Amino acid sequence: MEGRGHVAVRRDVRRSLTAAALDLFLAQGFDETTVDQIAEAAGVARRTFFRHFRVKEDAIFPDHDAMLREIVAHLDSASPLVPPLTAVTEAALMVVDTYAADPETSVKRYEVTRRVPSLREHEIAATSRYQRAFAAFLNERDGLGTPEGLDERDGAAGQRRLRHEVIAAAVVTTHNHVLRAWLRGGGTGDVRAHLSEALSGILAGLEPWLDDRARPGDDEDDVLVVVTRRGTPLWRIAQEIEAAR
Amino acid sequence: MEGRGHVAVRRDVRRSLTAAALDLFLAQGFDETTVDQIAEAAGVARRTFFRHFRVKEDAIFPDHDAMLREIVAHLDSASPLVPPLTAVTEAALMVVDTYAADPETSVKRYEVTRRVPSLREHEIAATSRYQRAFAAFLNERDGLGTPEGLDERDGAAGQRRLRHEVIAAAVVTTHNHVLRAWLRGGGTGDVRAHLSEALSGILAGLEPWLDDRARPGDDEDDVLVVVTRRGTPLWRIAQEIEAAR
DNA sequence: TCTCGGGTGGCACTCGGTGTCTTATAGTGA
DNA sequence: TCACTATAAGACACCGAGTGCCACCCGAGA
Repeated sequence: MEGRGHVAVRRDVRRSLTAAALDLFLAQGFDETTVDQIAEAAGVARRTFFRHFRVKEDAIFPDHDAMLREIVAHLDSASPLVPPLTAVTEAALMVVDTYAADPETSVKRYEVTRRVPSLREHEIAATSRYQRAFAAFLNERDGLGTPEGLDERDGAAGQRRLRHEVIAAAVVTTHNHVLRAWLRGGGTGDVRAHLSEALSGILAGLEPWLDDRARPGDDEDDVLVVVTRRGTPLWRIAQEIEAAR
Repeated sequence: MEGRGHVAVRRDVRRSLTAAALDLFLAQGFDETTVDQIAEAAGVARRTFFRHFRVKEDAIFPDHDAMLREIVAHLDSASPLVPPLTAVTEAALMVVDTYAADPETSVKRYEVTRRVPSLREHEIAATSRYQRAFAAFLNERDGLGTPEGLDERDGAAGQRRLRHEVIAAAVVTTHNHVLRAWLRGGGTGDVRAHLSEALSGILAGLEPWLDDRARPGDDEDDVLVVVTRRGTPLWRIAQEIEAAR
């Protein structure tokens, strides 16, 4: 057991710092809370804070670095038999699971993050790294190496890369959407199930999109008949008419 | 003429600060460059730098705040006759146009941004604001108000919102993809055309998916039939339809 | 000439973040 | 039980980003 005690203590320090930071941020705001106060509340020295967190913002977030490494490891070790979108879905579920593991903290964190621009940016940056990892994985699975040969501007490979990036963005967007809804709801209910359902809905719709298809044509006549429902937005009717003539 | 001289000078100061910052960042790195050095190179006081830019990172970016305001204004003032995805496409083209307006600076900025995490995060945060604006616009166009009635978890409206967010993410992702390729290529060629083409490719595939299903109030059989002649101006048809419901 | 207002310079101050040295503590081998 | 070592933590000094405040300059009127 390689230093079990050490690690345990380290974890405790980190957790008490996180708890102290979260409470202080909630009570008196992010900018109004100094690192000194957090350290004091956690009973450690100021310098120790920065041994556990790179920047002040990191204090209240889950360990995105570690999570990202896990995600990448999961994707890299995924069997070539499992469809790429399934692997990515599993990865997204892994992420949401860490939030679900401690709903109360997650909700508190959400409350703070919602109000502090600096924290929002930090979170956005974190999720964008997941998105990057997903896109890279999809490219790899499609036989497109990461190097991205400097000038494939309009090539078919570029098109596929773009679509993979869009898929990755869709997955991350869906994850964030479901997660935010869960957090707004106070962290009650099965996020994992919700995300699983939402993702399969989105990806099932997107999968056929990977194969192009054309639009249906219409008969032509001198008179144009448009049948639509009341409540249909004008622009849609306009579009239909434009397409028909 | 409300202080023309003042504004002109102010613009000049800002531009010279940007130029100085970009050159210094390229020459000796972002972290290794102090605001003092930038200010000195631009021939102004350190304090003046922070009158033009909120943070050091802002110095080399285009004015995203102003651009975002323009985008929102464009979307808000878009005719109800133009399809939402077209309006969003136009907005994305507006953004890429500002980069295309000064390719050399854009490429330099890209070189720096690529290497400095702090700058990357800043840029990601900026683009995410565009994404937000796009999604909000699509929701509005679909009759979904911004308030987001606290618990629509699984409702059809929630599904619509999610899809709009995915579309917005797809647009921004495509924008970034095309822009990055252009920047990597040294800023040569017609980005606007590339983006326009890429977006129409992506959105043409995504549009049927967006309209697919999960449409609230879909089973109303309140049908509207419009009969008209080909060549009738759209606005007249629109008028007729509006009057009929 | 006086005044008013916006842009600027100068200055002091707080605080986030880092480098570095020292200290405490837990595990290891004799 | 006693050093020995590695790792975490404390103490301290330092840099630089960002802010508040006051004084200054200068063009536009009254």
